Parts: sequence; C-alpha cells; structure tokens
Amino acid sequence: MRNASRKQQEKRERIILSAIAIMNREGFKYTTMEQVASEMRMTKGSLYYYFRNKQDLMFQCHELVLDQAIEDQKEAFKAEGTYGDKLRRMIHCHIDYAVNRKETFNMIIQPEQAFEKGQLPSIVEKRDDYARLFDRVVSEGIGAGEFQNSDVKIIRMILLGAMNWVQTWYRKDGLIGLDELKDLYAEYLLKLLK
Amino acid sequence: MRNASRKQQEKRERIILSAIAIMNREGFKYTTMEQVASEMRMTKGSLYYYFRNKQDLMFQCHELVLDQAIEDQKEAFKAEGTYGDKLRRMIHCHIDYAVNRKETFNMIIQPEQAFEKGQLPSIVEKRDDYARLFDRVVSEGIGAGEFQNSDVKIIRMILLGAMNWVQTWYRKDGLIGLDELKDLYAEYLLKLLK
DNA sequence: GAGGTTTTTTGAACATTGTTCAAATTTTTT
DNA sequence: AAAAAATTTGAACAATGTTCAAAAAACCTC
Repeated sequence: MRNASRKQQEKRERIILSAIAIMNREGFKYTTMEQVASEMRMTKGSLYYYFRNKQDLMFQCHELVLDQAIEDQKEAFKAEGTYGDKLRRMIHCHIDYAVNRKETFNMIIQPEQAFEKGQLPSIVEKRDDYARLFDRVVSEGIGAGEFQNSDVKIIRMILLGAMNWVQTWYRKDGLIGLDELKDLYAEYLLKLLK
Repeated sequence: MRNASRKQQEKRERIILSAIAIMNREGFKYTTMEQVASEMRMTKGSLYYYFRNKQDLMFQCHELVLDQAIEDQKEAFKAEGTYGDKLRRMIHCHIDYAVNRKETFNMIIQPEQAFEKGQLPSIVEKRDDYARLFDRVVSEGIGAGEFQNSDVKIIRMILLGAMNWVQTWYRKDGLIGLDELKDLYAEYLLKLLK
C-alpha cells in the first residue's frame, strides 16, 4: 500500500519531467496530452489516472520548476555580501529561469491562461512564497540602511515584472548576451532602491 | 465595388468591437467563435468570410486597441512639461490600458500564445511602433540632459515589463487604488533614469 | 502458487471548438 | 428582370481534452 503509492508517485514524477521537456521543446500551447502519453509509451486515457486534467498536469510541471527556483534563490540570498550583492544575484537567478525554462516558469506570468479558476489559489500561494524572497532582501536591505525606504510590495512587483518580461524579447542569437543583459538589469534595477 | 468593400469593412469593424467586448467580459481564453457569431446574430461559419481564422480576429482586436493606445501615448508625449512629466504621463496611460483593457491589450505580453507563428511579425511591428514612443521620450530626455545616460532599449524593456505586470496582480477591490499605484510606479520608475 | 483484491491501462465513445466548403440566399449591378 | 457578385448558411470534418466500463497487470493473502 505504502509501496504502491510510492510507485505511483514515482511514475507521476516521470510524467511531469517528460512533460516539462516536451513543453520546453514544443511550447506550452502546442503540447498535447497525446504527445505526453506517447512519450511515456502509454495512452492519453491513462494520464487521467495520474492527473485530473491537462491543467493539473501543467500546474504540477510549473510547481516543480518553481520549487527549484525557490531553492536556488535561497542560495543566492544566503551567500555572502551586501544586500545589494544578494539582490544582484537573485536578479541574475530569476532572469536565468525566465529565459532558460521559459515555458514552465512562464506560467507564472499569466496563470489565468494556463490554469483553471479553481486551481489559481494554489498557484498564487507558491508564487507568493517565491515573491516573499524578494520582499525579504528588499526590506532587510532597507532595515540595514543600505536601501532607501520604499514600498516593498511595489518594488517587488516592478522587479518581477521587469525580469519576467525579458523572456518575451530575449533571443539567444540576438545582439546582446545573456550575461551582459543580467548585469545591466541588475545595475538599473538597483537604482530603484537608491 | 468600393461601396461593397466599405460595407464589408464596416461589418468587420462591428465584429471586432463586439469581440473586444466579449473578450473583456469573458476573458481571452473563454471567448469562442460561436459566442462572437451569436452576439452578431450570425453563424460562426460566416465569421470566416471576414476573418481567416480565430487568431486573425483576435489579432485585429488587439491591433485596434493598440492603435488607440498609440494615439493616447502621443498625446501624453506632446503635452507640455519636462521629459520627466511626459514619461510620467505615459506611464499612467500605459498602466491604464494594461489594467482596463487587460484582455485585449494583454496579448502584447505573450503573443506566441495568442497568435500563430505566421502572424507574429505583423504584431511585433506594431508593438515596436508603440515601444518606440518610450524610446523617444527616454532618448530625448537624455539628450536634453534631464535623464542620465542609459541603454535606451534596456530601459524601455524594464519599463514595459514592470508596467505590464501590474495587470497580473492588480484588483480593483484590492488595498491600493489605481491612481495611487500609478503615482508610485511613476515615482520609482523615474529613478531608473536618475 | 491459486484465488482474490487492488492498481493500472486500455480503447472506444463523447464534448467542445475551430475550420472548410458547396450550395442557398441576398444584394448589387446592368 | 436577368445576371453577377457578395454574403450566409448548415452540415461535415479535424483536433483535442475528457470520461468510463471493461480488460489487464500487479500485488497480497493464505
């Protein structure tokens, strides 16, 4: 029983990983249940044994990537340096996810399009966990006198919006390199707190 | 002939206006061809006489709203004041569109999800027209010595991203009023150029 | 390891929605 | 009024997500 359910959970995870790969290859909109099932050598009907519906599957893909991002951001925060250094690292980290895991990380941006109304609260919650990491570095930085006193929530929204937007226009074969871009973003965005 | 085609154009526009209304009511994803047709008292088959497909219709809805926005932004730019004043007005204007015509203006954000690949270039072009308005105020402001010398494109992307993001979290019944929000955004975003 | 129980998979059917198109209808022109 | 052009219809189709009863496979108990 415990055993069976672990096995089930493992398969669920394998499906999620597979779906993430497909989504990052084909794009969110063009990923079908058929494709996901086929990649797992099963029929699409079986997927509904593991996931209530497509959006549930998508949600779990999103969640997994978001969990990884949260971990990475915690690292970025913990590492030594001023609050400016911490925030700079976090900006780098976020842009990296936004660009390199576009299709899955992406869903943060417009969850209404990716998920059903009933699932929204659950997403928003995890998204908030992520957001709080930025609130923390900003408000601690303000407390330490390193950043200018500001409306933390608004600052956070400006930061996230600016960074998420990158993935709508950045192209790997474009004029500017990703590292250069990250530096510029960090430089400019830190001005918000000066 | 000229007459017929004008009539056709008028009906096309009436369909677009109707579709915009439905989208802003029901949301982008939940607007069907059936609904649009029904609201116009016609069958969905007929819609294909006026639009190649759904995405074509959506594109034209988007285009119309974007055209209006471009006009409004030009006004905001022309009105008197420093470049800071101009940019402040433009920020207010943009946030207004992003929040109040969310569903149609919105599509700017993730065109890949709303449109077909073939239609993208055409969208990007108009989007660029819009973006150039921001480039202009920023670079002229720099030229006039009012703004600090900066990478205009990056600044533009930060501005647009930050502003577009507002519509993902702002709720009319929330804690902060839209006017207050616009002021805060303008205040912080102008710091980017200090 | 046989028999029963639970878990998993299947495959067919269904629902929704976008799309096509030949034919019918309406409108316009001559 | 006849011919031509423009518009609309309605039925069919295609693609996909979803359901579900039945079959198959895996597991468990004695």
